[in-house]
Amino acid sequence: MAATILVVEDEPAIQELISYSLRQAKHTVSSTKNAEEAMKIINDTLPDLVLLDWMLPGMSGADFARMLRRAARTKDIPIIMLTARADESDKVTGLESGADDYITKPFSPRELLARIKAVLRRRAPEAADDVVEIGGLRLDSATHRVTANEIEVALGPTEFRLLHYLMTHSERVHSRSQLLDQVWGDHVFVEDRTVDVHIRRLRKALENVDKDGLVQTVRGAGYRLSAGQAVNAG
Amino acid sequence: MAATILVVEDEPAIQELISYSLRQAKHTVSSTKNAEEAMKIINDTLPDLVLLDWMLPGMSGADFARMLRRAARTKDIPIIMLTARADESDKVTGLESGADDYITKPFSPRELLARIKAVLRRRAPEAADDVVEIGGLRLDSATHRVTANEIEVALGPTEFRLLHYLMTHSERVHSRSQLLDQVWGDHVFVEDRTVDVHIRRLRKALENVDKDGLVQTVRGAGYRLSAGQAVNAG
DNA sequence: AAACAGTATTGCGGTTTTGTGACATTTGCA
DNA sequence: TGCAAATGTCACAAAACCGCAATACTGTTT
Repeated sequence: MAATILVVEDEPAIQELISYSLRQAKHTVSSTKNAEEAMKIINDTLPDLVLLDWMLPGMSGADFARMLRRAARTKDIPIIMLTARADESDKVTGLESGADDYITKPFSPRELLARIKAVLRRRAPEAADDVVEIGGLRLDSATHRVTANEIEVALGPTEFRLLHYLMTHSERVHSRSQLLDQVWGDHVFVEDRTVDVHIRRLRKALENVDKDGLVQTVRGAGYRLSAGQAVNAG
Repeated sequence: MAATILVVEDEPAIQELISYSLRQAKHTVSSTKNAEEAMKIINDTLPDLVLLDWMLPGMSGADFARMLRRAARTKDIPIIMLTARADESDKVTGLESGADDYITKPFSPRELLARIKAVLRRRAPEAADDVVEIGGLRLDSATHRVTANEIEVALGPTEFRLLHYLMTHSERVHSRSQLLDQVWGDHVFVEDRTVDVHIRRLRKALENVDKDGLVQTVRGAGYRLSAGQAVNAG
């Protein structure tokens, strides 16, 4: 599943527990105690999900959530609120402020992970822990393996992410910029043409199992991964 | 990418640098030193994006941003804040005031351009996934594919755009100049006759799936895409 | 039927977009 | 510290695409 998760929680014990659980589940975790610092982190790189304590020193969790929802860049980040109170009115305010889900302390790591998975699945198909199979090519994000006819394909990290994204969003054309946003991250400054090079590396790796035809170029538009062979009526 | 960008920055040196970089990148730049004047310019013509210094004489950048967000006419203009301080509290206020992104001085022209690009891209809703189908011909803009009876038709970028336009405005005659405006772009210096050539290429590609009859010539008027037969009243 | 005006076709030079291999750095790790 | 894998850029080659103009058609008008 491997997502990047930002935890904003001021109680050290809970912070610790959460971070540990998340890391166990192979997530990448960054954490802070307050909204201000969280903003700084987010400004640098966008996480896949934010775990947000309801009660925070300084700016409250609800306000922070609202703020994230307001800014264009952050408005689509999934947010899960953590709260100590099982008070109904909090729940309402929490969801109203734009949270995707809500979890009441005390909670089990198991429950937390389940909710995270659910939210991620809803928001970003490629972050969920799945096995994708298209055109005889199989990618298992849990074991981090790509195979075709039982033969394993060796891929570098970037090529893996690229293929993963393409497979979870197949049949659709993605421009180079879109791929950069989605695969590299939105605040990474890399040339558009770099995508070409990685597409090339990906294709080269797929040649070994005769699946390089899946990655198609759409001139003037970008790239597409498709099981349907590019039929040239002509 | 060529966008119209308004730069609001009071330091002449930085102003200069920014304007130069933006012009290099083919953007149209207008600039002022303060919010009041910026407002005047915006009243006149709406820019595609505003680069806004955080510290301004008179009305502050944050206040100006909030103001832009409040007015209906300007509330969707993307805003990127410029700030000298890497102070988190600024960051918070900056984003809270509704900026789309945030960049800290000193920054490289390269980074600035990248962020502008990212913001503009985020704003422009990627061409909606529309699927048009007429007379057995199917065009899917998300996958960038044209098919008839499951057979794919290979088209170049221009032919694709041309067909897309005709399909989304079918049963209507379009003069060559209209097509040039709509498909090629507003003021592109291209001969009317060139349309003929692309119509020809389009028809040729459609011949392979026996759909070339859809593209009809209306003598003295232009072209039309229609599912109905070209009737010979005789 | 001849002159005309509008349209179809085609070949071609020049551009733009992609593909590819090489190279310099960076990163992680032994 | 030194090595190997991974990455981003570049420069050049290859391919696809564009627009134009010259030429061949077609239907209209006189």
